[in-house]
Amino acid sequence: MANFCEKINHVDVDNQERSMHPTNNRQLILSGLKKSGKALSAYELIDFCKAEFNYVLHPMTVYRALDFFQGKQLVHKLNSINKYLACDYNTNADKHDIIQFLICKICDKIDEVNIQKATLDDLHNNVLHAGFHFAISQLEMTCICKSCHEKSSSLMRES
Amino acid sequence: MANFCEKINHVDVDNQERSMHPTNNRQLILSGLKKSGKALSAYELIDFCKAEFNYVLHPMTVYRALDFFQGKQLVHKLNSINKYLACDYNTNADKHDIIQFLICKICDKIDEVNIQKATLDDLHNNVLHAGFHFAISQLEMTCICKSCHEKSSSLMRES
DNA sequence: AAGGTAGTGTTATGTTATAACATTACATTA
DNA sequence: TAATGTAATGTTATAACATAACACTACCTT
Repeated sequence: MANFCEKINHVDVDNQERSMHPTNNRQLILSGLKKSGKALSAYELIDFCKAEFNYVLHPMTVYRALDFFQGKQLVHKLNSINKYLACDYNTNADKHDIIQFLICKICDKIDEVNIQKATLDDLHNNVLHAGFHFAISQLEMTCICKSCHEKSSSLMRES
Repeated sequence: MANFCEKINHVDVDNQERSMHPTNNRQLILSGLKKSGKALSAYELIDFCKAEFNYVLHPMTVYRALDFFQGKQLVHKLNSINKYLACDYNTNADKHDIIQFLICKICDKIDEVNIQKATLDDLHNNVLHAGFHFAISQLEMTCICKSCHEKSSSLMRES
């Protein structure tokens, strides 16, 4: 395979990503996911990278890179919608916290919020009480975002 | 298609299910899911019904029945593992409550617990605060059940 | 240079889910 | 009872999501 750095030199990649250099696929994949600004399925990410960087990725390549970044906590998988999200890793200081993901069921807009310690403790106690052990790093909640909610309300008024 | 009631007369189906009669497929599918005693994927349910009732179901048929029962709150979809669970509808008095599903990531054992009102309110406030609206009926938490936890601990001691 | 490890390429296939359209079953009422 | 409407089902095909398996390459270590 030709070194595709020639092909993506024009892409503005920040220094942090550049420093991970040798693995070009990974860099491209993470850049793409970040650049999309939203949660994408692996196949949507392939389409995005094709459109954005004119570079064709195989599914295996993408899944491998996504796994890698999930291990590094730079990507989250949203299980409930089978999509992946580049983690804004500066906003969540404590890696041991559980993030509450709000996922708009209409447009897939995502918001991340922190869960209060007391709330988390309550949930955790429920788990322990049932004889289970915590093995979770995120809580996904299906919601409707403000703009989709407004759209659907106005549709209802029209009809 | 022959009326397969002849074929499943031997299956003990409770009166409640019998009363939904005319839709034989649905009855069979819900019975199968209940009888399995666990969360199954649509295709696992097909396999189960083949083994248990010697009756072959097509994927479409199963997905349609599962949708139907989800609408009736008799089946829950566990999005994080893409499996379906027959709802033990007597245990959860208030349909407006959100159920906390504990899902063993090793063996897929499921436990359902109720969330305390205060905890739920906290989560809900987070959602409102972010400008989203609740559209969720369940919270899925990836856990490790007691027995799988013990197995993995003993494996670690051995090595 | 030999050997190890991590990463990639490639093909194939497994798994989960839905689209689309034809057909059937059955209740309603003309 | 025939016509009609509707809900359910059958059937084929395909979309969408994900991994297995194995060969090969790149690069580091000694």
